[in-house]
Amino acid sequence: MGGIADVARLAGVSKSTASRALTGSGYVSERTRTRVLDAAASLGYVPSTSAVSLATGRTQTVGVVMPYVNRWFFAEVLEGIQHALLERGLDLALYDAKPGTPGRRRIFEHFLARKRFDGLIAVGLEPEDEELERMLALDRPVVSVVAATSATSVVSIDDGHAARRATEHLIDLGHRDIVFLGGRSTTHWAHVDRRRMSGYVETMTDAALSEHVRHVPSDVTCPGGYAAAVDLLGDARRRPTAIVGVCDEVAIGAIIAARRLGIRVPSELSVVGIDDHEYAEMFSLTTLRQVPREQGAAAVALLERHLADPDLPPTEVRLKPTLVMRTSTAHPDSLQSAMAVDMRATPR
Amino acid sequence: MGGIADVARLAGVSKSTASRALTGSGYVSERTRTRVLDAAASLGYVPSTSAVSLATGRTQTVGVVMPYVNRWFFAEVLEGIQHALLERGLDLALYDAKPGTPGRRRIFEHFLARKRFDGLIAVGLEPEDEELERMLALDRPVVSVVAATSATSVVSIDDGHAARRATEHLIDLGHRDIVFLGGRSTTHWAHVDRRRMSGYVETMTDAALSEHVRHVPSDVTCPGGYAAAVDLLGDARRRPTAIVGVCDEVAIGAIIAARRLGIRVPSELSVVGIDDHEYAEMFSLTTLRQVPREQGAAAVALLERHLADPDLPPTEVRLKPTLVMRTSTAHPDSLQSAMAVDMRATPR
DNA sequence: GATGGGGATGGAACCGGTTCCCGAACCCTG
DNA sequence: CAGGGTTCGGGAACCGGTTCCATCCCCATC
Repeated sequence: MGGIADVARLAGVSKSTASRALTGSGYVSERTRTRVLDAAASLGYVPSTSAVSLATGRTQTVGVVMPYVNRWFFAEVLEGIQHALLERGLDLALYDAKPGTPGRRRIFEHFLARKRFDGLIAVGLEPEDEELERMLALDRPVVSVVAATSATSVVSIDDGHAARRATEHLIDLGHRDIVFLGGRSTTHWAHVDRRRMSGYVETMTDAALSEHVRHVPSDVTCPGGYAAAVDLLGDARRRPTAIVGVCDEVAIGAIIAARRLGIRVPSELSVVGIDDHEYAEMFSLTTLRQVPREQGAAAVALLERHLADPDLPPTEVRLKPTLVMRTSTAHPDSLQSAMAVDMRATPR
Repeated sequence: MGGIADVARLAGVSKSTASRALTGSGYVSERTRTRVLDAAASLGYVPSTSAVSLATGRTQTVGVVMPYVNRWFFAEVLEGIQHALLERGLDLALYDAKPGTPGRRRIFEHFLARKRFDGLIAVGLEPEDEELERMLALDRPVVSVVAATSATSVVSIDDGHAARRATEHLIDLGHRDIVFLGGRSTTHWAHVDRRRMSGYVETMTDAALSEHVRHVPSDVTCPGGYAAAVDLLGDARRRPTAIVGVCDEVAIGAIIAARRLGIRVPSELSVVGIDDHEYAEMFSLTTLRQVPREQGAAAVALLERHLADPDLPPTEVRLKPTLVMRTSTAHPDSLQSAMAVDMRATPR
C-alpha cells in the first residue's frame, strides 16, 4: 500500500519522475517536484527500505559489534554512536559478541555475512585473527573503537599516556610504593589493559622505581577491584601507599574496599583511575578523563568518510585523556609526617 | 555476485527450484535439494536480505526502543533480548529514545515509520499518547517491557508486590520510621517508581504506620540516591531507622552516603533495594531480585508468538521478584537496646 | 487403457524502488 | 530558420529473491 506508484499517479507523473523528485537526483522542474512532494505528503508515503536497499545497494544501516553492553565504557560508546547515527538518518544494528560464547561464533559466521549494513563499528572487540579476517572480507568499511590493529581505522585514547600521567601524578605527590590494580584475572589480558600496565611500568622505571613495580590482577569490574583490593589492603605489611586502577570501576572498587577496612582515602591511601566514570564524582576519584561518547561520535564520522570515499586508507584518531583532580589522591602519610617533623624542627 | 541464479545454474536447475530447495518450502526431490545445497555451499552463497525482505515482506529484524542504554536495568534487558534474538537468527535494530530530546521525536516520526522490523520491543519507554499511537499504527506487534498500558503486550515484574515485600521485611524487623527514597526528582514520576511508592504506602498504612509515611525524592541513579541520602541522613533528628530504595542504585547510593557519614549499616540504618543489581553483593544489599535478562528473553518469546499469530490478543507476563537477604537490614538499634534492657530486667 | 491425483520442475510475474536511455520540448545562438 | 545544448519526462530494465501457475511425469485406481 502507498507505494511510489500511487504517489506518481496522484501527482500525474511517471514512477521515474516521482523517484527523481523524491530523491532529488536528476532533472525535475520545480513545479513537478512540489507536486510530487505534496502528493507524497498527503499519502503519508514512506519508501520501502528493502526496495531502496535492493535497488541502490545501500542499507542505510551501520552495524555495531561489541562484547558487552552493560559496562560503562561500552554503553557510553553505544549511546554516542546511536546519537550520531540518528542525526544522519542511519539505523543501528547491534551485535553483542561476548568472547567465548556460541553466540559470538554465530555472529561472525552468519549475521555479519548477511551484510545488513553499509559499514561496521567494532568496539573493544579484540577479535581473533579469523574473526578479523571475516570482518575485512565483508568488503565494507570497518572502524574500530579501541583496538590493537592497523588493518582497520581506529578511534581510541592514548592508553599508555593515560597510565603514565596517572602514575606520574602519584610519583609527583611523593609516592613510591604504587600498585597497578586490575587486568589479567580469570581471562587473558585485554590489549587496553596491557597498554595501560605498560605505561605504568615505563613511568616507574623512568623514575628509578622499577623494584617497586607491582601488579595485582583483578576482574576489570567494580566488584573485581573490590575483591582484589580487600585482599591487597587486608595485610598491612603488603599495603601500598597508592593504587593506579586500570579503570575507574576497579579504582572505585578499591576505594570501597579501603573504606570498609577503615583505611582513609587519601590520607592513608591514594587512588587514581582512568575513565571519569559516571560514579567518579561521587567517590571524589582523581582520574584521567576519556569521553567514550565522543569516541562513538568520532567513529561514526570516520565511518562516514569511508563510505563517501571507499579508497580512504585506514586512519587513526587518538584522543588525549585529561587529568581530573579530585580528592582521592594526596601526599603519602609518611611524607606528611616528615613534613610535620620538618616544620617542628624549623626554628621560627 | 553470487546470487541465487548462480547457485541454480551450478546445480543445473531453475531459480525457482533453487529457492524452494534453500528455503525448504514446496516440493523438491531429495537429490536436487542436496545438489542445490552443495552448490550454495561451494559458492558461499548468502541470500541478499533486502531481496528477501522485499519478496516476503519480512525483515527478520526486531526493533528495540529504550530511553537509556547505560543504566543497569536497560542494559541487562537489552542483553537478554539480543541473546534471545541471536538464537532465533533475528537481527536487532536499536533506537535510543531519550525523553525530551529531538532525537526521540525523530525516532517516532521517521525511523519507526520506515518499519525496518517485523515487531517492536519497547523497554521502559513511558510513551506519550501520541507516541503510543504511532507505535500501534505501525501495524506491527509491540511488546512492552515495564509499562502501564494494556494496549500492547507487557512483560514486567509486579512492582507493587516488590515494594510491599521490601517494606514488610523492614516492619517485621521492628522498624517504624521507614523512608521511601527515590523518584520524582527533577523529572516527572516514572510509572514504575510510582507503583513501587504505592506499594510502600499501602503496606505502611496496613500496618497502621501511615503517619510515618515519608518520601524523599531523588534522581533514580546511584549519585542521585547518594546526594539525597547525604541530605536526609545529615540531620540526626530527621534520620529514619530504615530506607526502602526505589531501586538498588538508589539504595546503594544511600549506603555509600551512610558510610561516609559514619552511620553504621545495618545497626544504625537498614537499607533495602529492588533489583539485585550487579553491585548489590558488593554492598551486602538486601533486595528484591528481578532478572531483567529474563524479561528481555520473555519479551522476545512473546513477540515471536505475536508474529506467528497476528490475532493473538495483548498478553501480560508478570514475574514475581524474590527477596534476597543479605546484611544491609537488621533490627533497629532502639529495639536491640530495648531487648537488651528487657534481658537485663528479666530475673534469671 | 483411460482417468486422476500428487510430486517435481520451469517460466514468469511480482515485491517497490532506482536508473539508464531515449525522445520531446525549449531556449539560445549563428 | 537550422542546429545544438539543456531541461524535463516516460518506458523499461534491473536489483535478487519468492511464489503462483502451468506442465510433465509417474503410478495407483476403476
